[in-house]
Amino acid sequence: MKRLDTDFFIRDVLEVAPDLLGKQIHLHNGENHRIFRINEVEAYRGMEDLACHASKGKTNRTEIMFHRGGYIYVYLIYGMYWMLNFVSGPDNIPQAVLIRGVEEFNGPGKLTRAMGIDKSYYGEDLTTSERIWVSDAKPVKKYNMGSRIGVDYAGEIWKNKPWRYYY
DNA sequence: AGCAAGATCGGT
DNA sequence: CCGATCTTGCTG
Repeated sequence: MKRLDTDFFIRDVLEVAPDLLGKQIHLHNGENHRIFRINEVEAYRGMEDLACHASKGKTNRTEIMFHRGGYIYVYLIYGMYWMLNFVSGPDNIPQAVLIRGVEEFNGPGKLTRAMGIDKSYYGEDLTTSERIWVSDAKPVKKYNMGSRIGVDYAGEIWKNKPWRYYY
């Protein structure tokens, strides 16, 4: 169970996102060690992608997306739900993969609640962290693609990109 | 300082 | 379809 390293995450988000399907998120909190297999993700790609938070430029919240892949981007939505994202791509190309589902829980807000993900994970480095990382696994050959959920505000071009991957 | 919007979810 | 709930970023 090899930990995914920076070489995995610094690739383009359209490669990283589907490659994350089937990979396992490890959570190590004290004596508890839990593992969740990713089964649904979405890609958010650069400043031109109007669905991507980074399209509004670099702010306190989006700053982490401008780093090289491997960091965690966490934010609160609707005052209630933490969204878990993995930064991808090289420095200064803001990209992230939203973790939408794992086998035990469907829905990005439900899985973070179950996993105990909150603001304290913002900026955590998946390639070195002691409490969260992702391990390699056989690629999922057959998966589905579709438009991203909840991004109607992004306009026709971007809301219709088939950048949601699931199996 | 005030305000509008939001990568959701669960209940009508 | 609608409300909950609160941080963020923009405007003044």
